[in-house]
Amino acid sequence: MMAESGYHHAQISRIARAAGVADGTVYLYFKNKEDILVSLLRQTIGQIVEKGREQVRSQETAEDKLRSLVSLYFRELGSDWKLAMVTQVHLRQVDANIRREIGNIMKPFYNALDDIVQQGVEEKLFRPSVNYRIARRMIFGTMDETVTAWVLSGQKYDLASLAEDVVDVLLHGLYDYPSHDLERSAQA
Amino acid sequence: MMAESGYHHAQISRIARAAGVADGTVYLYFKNKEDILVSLLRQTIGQIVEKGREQVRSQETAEDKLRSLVSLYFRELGSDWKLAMVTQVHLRQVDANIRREIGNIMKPFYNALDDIVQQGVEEKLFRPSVNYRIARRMIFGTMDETVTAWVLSGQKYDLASLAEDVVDVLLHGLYDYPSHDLERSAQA
Amino acid sequence: MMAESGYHHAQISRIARAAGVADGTVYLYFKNKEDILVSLLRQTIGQIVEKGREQVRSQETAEDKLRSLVSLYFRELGSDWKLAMVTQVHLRQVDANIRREIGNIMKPFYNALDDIVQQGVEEKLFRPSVNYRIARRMIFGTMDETVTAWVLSGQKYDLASLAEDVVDVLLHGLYDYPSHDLERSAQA
Amino acid sequence: MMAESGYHHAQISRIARAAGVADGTVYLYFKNKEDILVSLLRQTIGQIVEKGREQVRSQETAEDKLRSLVSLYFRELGSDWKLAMVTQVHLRQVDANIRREIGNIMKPFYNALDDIVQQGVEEKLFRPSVNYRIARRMIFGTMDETVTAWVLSGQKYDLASLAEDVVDVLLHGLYDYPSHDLERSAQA
DNA sequence: AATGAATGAGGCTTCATTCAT
DNA sequence: AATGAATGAAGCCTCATTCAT
Repeated sequence: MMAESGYHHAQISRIARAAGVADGTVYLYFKNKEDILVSLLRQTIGQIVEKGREQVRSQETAEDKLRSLVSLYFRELGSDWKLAMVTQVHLRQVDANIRREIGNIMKPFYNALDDIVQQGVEEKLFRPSVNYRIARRMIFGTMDETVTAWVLSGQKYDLASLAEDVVDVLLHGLYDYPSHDLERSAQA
Repeated sequence: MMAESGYHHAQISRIARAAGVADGTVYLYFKNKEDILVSLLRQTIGQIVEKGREQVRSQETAEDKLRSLVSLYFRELGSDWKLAMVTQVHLRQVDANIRREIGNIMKPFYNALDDIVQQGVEEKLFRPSVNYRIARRMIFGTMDETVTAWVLSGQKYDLASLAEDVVDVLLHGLYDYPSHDLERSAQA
Repeated sequence: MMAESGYHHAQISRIARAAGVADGTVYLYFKNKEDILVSLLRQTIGQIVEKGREQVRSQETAEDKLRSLVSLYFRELGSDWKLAMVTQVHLRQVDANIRREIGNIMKPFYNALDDIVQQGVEEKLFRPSVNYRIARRMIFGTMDETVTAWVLSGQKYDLASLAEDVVDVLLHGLYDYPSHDLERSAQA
Repeated sequence: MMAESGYHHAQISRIARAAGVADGTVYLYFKNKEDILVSLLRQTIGQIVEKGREQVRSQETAEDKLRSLVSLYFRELGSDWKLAMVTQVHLRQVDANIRREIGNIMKPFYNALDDIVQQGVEEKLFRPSVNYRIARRMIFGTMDETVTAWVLSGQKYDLASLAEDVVDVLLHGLYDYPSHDLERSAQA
């Protein structure tokens, strides 16, 4: 039996074609494949963090800041399918070395999330017992899963419009708190 | 031609060596690399779902069921680093066609999550307004991000022991609900 | 105007084809292109030096040793056109790093030449004023030029049969010494 | 696409930069890379042969003519490192077709060497039995090896100053002729 | 059933050459 | 005449897959 049909993700060729240039042209602007992906992510995350800082500054509460950041993230990726493909699909197809570098690039974004959580705790809006790292992973994991699902679905719906509901569930969790807790309070 | 050095494959060779068989032997049991990874995932998720069903059946509330499932997931992946590498790293390095297939495999797991959410809502433990799909993405996204972080960290800590805190934040969200809402209730 | 017709020296492909194997097969035995060429030269020169040592040991005078070594060199390369092509053509097409390595590989051969010259001087057969390095370069340069000319000619004649005449001119130089010097002696 | 880094060619770009012009400009004056190298060699060898003819004409004996030509060759290449790099390194990195052309270019130089040898024989200075072709290869091979060694050494010494010793060994060969032959004469 | 040497398609990258400015 | 960004053919190398043993 012959080989099924070869490879399916000619990366550089695909990226070049997506950019409307020849393969070699890519190397006028980037050192190598790693540089392409890392540069692209750095710039993307950098821009989102940058814009995020501004928008966040104009918000009072941690709640509004989170809403603002999630909304921005979904808007940015939701308006650029190719970019989303790169961050959600291509960037995952890289070796361990690059993943470490990706971790570094994401740090400012993670920090922004941590700051929001911390502020929320300080202003007594978020639970004081919350584990920052776990909270951050919930926030980012939920955003990431949402964007990936959107990308793999073929972008059949509007990503940005999900922000409100996503933030809602992140803030409230699954519990039907008020009644639940009031009941418990009542029992106490 | 005279031999001088060996040779090293990255993926199939590694998988074969891990299984203690020769490269070619793998193809007696699997159609191709995609089949290996997909079969592995199918079996893994299948087992977790299977075990999950039993454990879940022995739990009363949606809350306990969720706790049980997250705990199981972390325990299974946390005790098998190679498996976690496959699900969190190698399985992401595949093309869109396979990702669709992966989606199918994950469906029972997603369904289990959906069932739990639905039950929670029915027993008035979870908020009636919750968007099932978004809730499921929050749960799975958080679990996935947690496991990935653990894999990339080099498994420097015990994954299973995070289950409690993760479930806690999924259920309660970020809000400091009791005081927060009691205040609000008081204001009303 | 389009590119003239592409490249003309597909090296690895050519080497692989010459060896009757596929391109990838080469990499089962060699680390990379440099390793192929360097290994080949190392083995070739190594064998010649090895054989040379034996043959040289069975010769009394420096003159006979030189004759023996040149003869061996021409016989070895003259009987293997592909090998000669590699040493005289392909091995020159490499970057500075490899050339340094080539220098190291050739050292035993150069040393053998130096030893012969030194012995010749000691047994008062060769001129005491001879500069070893220059003598060695004359010997090797002449051999090299002879082999290269043979390779580029398309091996239209027998290389080995030139050894006698080449050694003769190396030993005697261009001068018609006896008459020349006898005249000079006479004049003195 | 946003620029970020420059780009570096190895050969044509290097040549162009060395000439102080842009890459494309080179193609206004030369047909292609082969044409550049061949033209450069043609001009270089042409000049050396030209100058050589003059200098040679002012010399009486074949011996002085050889000395003059070797000296000129070493002076020309020894005073222009880039040129020597081209003749000793870059020009060897070309395919068989070009090497034939290079052979044609070198012909006048080889002829000049042949003429000197022939004259030497005629004036009974050089041995009548000398094989012209082999003698020429010895002369050129020794010169070439000397220049190459100088180039690869990083030009750590003065090439021109080696001419005297090189010619000396070419003329006298390795034998300690006078004593050697006088002995032999005496024995006769 | 098992092996592993051999294969070759296709990935990344370089660089001689072109062409719009 | 000159430029240099863009091109794309072809180089090196990897690795999923095959097949003779």
